[in-house]
Amino acid sequence: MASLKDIAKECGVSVATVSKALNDQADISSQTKEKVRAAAERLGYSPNAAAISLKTDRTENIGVLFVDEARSGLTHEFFARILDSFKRTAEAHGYDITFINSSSANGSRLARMSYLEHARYRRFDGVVIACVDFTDPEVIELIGGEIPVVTIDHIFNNRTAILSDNIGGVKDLTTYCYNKGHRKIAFIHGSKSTVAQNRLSSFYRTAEQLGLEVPDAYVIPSDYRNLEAACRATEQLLDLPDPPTCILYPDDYSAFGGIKAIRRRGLRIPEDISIAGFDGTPIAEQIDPRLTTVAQNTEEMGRLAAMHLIEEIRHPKTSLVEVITVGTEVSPGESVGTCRK
Amino acid sequence: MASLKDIAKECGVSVATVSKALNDQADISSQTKEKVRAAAERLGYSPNAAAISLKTDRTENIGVLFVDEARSGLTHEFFARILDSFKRTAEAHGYDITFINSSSANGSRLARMSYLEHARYRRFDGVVIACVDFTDPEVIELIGGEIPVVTIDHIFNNRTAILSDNIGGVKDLTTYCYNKGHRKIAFIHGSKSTVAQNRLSSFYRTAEQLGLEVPDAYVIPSDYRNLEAACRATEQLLDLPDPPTCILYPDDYSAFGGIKAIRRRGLRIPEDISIAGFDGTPIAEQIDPRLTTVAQNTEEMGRLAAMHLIEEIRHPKTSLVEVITVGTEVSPGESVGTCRK
DNA sequence: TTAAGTTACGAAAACGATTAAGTAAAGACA
DNA sequence: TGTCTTTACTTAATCGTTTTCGTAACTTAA
Repeated sequence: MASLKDIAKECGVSVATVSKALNDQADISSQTKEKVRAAAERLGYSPNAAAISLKTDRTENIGVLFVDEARSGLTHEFFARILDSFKRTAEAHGYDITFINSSSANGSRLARMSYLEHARYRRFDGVVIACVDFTDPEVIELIGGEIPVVTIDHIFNNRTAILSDNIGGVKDLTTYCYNKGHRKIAFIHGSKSTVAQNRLSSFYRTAEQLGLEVPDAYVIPSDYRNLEAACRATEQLLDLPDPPTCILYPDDYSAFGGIKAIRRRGLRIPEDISIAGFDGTPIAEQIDPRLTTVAQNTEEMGRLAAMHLIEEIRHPKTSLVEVITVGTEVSPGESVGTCRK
Repeated sequence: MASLKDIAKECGVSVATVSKALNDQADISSQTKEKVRAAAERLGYSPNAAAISLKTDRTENIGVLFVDEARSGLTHEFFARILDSFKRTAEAHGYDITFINSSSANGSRLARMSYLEHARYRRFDGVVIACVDFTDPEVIELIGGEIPVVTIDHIFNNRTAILSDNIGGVKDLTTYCYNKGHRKIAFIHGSKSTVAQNRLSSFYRTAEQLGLEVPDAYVIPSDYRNLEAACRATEQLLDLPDPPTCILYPDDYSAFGGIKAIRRRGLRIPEDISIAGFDGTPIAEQIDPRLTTVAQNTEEMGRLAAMHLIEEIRHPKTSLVEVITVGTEVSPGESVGTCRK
């Protein structure tokens, strides 16, 4: 592939002149610029990102760490949507996106590199982290490294974080159900993560504020995106002597499990029992009945994550470490009905 | 960040020795290797991918082109699953994954680069293409370039392609419905792409082989993943004087649109009418009734794409241009019932 | 003892760019 | 006329590696 040297030879000028001409610098005459550009075109010149980044110490490349359990996280609808938005924003600002991984590829260079080592090896200008186990030592090492980092849905010491307003979301949803007349609201929740903790706390707090009683049997730990578990939890709730009139699920996907369990009993939604999800996935609007859920603004989350990361990359001196909350909104749907009991 | 030079200084040896020591070459004594490795560790040395690739002319990086209409393709469940599998395979073999884009970021280096220019700029060792408009001149330029390419779900001149067996899938599905007693089968299909063409042809051919009559009114062009369109097409079919007993949809997502339209009329699935999707998305197994569909082996498609691309990268002389078909399988579900009419 | 072979390292070029500093030529000005 | 600017380049160093070709020092074999 043609290099600056080839163009220089072709035009009878120095490599420096070619470089400056192609970068449209002021101290090159327009005739020379034209001549150089023509030669570059003719020879099929392509700049070499490796050479440029070696010289400039910038790669214009952002590392992405998205790891679902045993998977890459791409098949996780919620995070895929955030990543999609992140990617579009980053690209609009001239950054490429490369995945970080700590594969133990045998023999290869990447073998046995930790996340941080990998990020350093590629000299990423910045890194975005989401959907990972934040207690993983490798993740902690990466966050503690010298590379600009933005985390999504998790707050870490001294790092900018983009959070969905889970607390407000649960509060609004619970209140919404309350206003529909429900007094027996059950809460099936994810576990382990901070997000799950916050949602649970918000549920309890809101219930308290509304003067709702929440029997322990109404609160069941489950998992995100685990349809089977949601199904079982739902059955458990329906079997109670005093079953709830409304069930809140950890996410829309889990709500499908609930629908399954409920229909199996011959109960109707929302006439006999109400349910609500969380996330606002497109499919939630399309099922019958339309799922009542909390829409998370994934578009905005991805965009803000990218904007803040780029800000930190470009202006490390003046950029602030911030915790940014992105608002959520109750999407009414039809699965929560008026309760008259 | 520490470089080989720093280690060399620290150890009192030459840069060449350090390089060879870290690469575990034969002509360095084990004492020296140990000394060098210790110093590297102490100084926090990290190899520089840019310098290595500049020197070796390999980046160990694969470009990915996945562009959905106006989006990046990440939110496209089917392709996300393929990409996920591709990524895991590539990483296991020491390759990183970077997205290709032709953003018109203002002012940045990537501004106004075509896909091929972008791929050259990053010096990708290879490229995988899926989910794009294959008539796009930029895509054609990329495929015609000098970089190893594997395409997914599309055959292009002289390039290895990984295809799902759409023809066999439609044939098997149609036959499955026929065996359930259905003689009036409607086919709502995607348009424009070769995949859509092949599926349609396969439907007609299979119908002919089975001796089925297919009125023109039973075949309705729609779009992939367009719930609204599927909904309308379904209503159109139900309004026919002689409506079908079974409707095949372009994908699982579209089938949701069908379910909606059918339920709105108070009809039951599969008692009153049967439906089937295509793809085999996880959600299809979870809805009620479980959707009859054609499962595409996304895991295998991604894996094969990666394996073949890597083979072509590593052994350009001996690698063959192949068209590889990945088998599909009818996933019975419950949405196609026995037809007694 | 000497020639040949082995071991362990170093020197230097090269990859493809950027950029600070230097310089020749032309024009401006007193 | 001589000096000062400006213009339009060139020189050369540098980024962090890899890799070829030397070359000492030591070993082995005859």
